[in-house]
Amino acid sequence: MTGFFERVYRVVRRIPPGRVVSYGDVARMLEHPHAARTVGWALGSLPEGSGVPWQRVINSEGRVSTSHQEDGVNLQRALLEAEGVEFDESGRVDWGRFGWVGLSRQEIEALLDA
DNA sequence: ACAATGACATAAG
DNA sequence: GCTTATGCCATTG
Repeated sequence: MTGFFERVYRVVRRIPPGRVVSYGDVARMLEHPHAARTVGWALGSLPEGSGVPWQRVINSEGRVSTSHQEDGVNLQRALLEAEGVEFDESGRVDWGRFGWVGLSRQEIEALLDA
C-alpha cells in the first residue's frame, strides 16, 4: 500500500453508510483531480475484509462500474440497497439524495496527517 | 527508464 | 442514450 492507495482508503472509510461518491470526487479531495482511474484501481486491488466500504464509490453518472466482474455489479448494488441507497430504472443513483458531500479541506488534511 | 494497464471523466458524433 | 476517442495518473512487469 503505497501513499496514494493509503489516502484513497482513508477517505473512503469516511463515507457514511447510505451515501455514495464518485471516483472523481475522491480524486479531487486528494487534490489529484485527474487520478480517478487510479482511485478505481486502488479499490479494485483492495483485499477483501479490509474494512473499506468500496461499494460506496461509483462513477460520475451515478452508476456502479465494477466492469471486471460479472456479478460485481449486482453485489455492489445489493450492498448499497441494503444501506438504503435507491437505484432508478436505469440503475442510477440520485446524487441529490444519496451523494456524499465529502470532507472539507481541513478534514482531509487532518485525515492524511494522521 | 519504458510500455502497458485499469471499478474513470468528459467531449463529440 | 449509446459508442468512440482522448486525456490523466499511479502502479507493475
